[in-house]
Amino acid sequence: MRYWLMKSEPTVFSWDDLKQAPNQTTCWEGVRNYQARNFMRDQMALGDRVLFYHSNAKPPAIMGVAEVVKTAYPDSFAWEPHSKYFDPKSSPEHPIWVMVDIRYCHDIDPPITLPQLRQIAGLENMILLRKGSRLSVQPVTPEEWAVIMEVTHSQGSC
DNA sequence: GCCAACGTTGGC
DNA sequence: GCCAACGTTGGC
Repeated sequence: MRYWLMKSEPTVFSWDDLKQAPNQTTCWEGVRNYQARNFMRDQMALGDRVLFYHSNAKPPAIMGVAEVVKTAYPDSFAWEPHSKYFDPKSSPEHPIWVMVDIRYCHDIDPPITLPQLRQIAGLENMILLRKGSRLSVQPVTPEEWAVIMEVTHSQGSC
């Protein structure tokens, strides 16, 4: 099992939105970066754990844990002309972008804010914390995951 | 609102 | 293939 971090702007899709979604599950459409896509397409497996991160939030924070319940499949939003994720280069015959489905697992309560993350020993090399890092889907090492789970005392089964 | 960092586009 | 211009991300 691998570990990931996925960013979402809460004004677009929030942690609460996930909790209130049918089956507490959502498709993760709209990834339009090749590196992020390749992680989803090539490496994400059923049961992988995901840190759900609020970007462009006050404060930015890790809100909870989700799990991958469906592996990569074509992102059909890319060929919806009225979607903000429309990409004319993609088509049903030749999809470019993929999405996965994730399901709510448990809260991280309280959320771990970005300033707090920067102070936690063992997370110095987290991709999220690197200067200029913008990857919206990124791997988290088992060691980083363990540190974060240690810091939050929230637990829950998926 | 600002702006640094990054990714993409397109002319050459 | 180079690289300048541009658009986006996302913290502050």
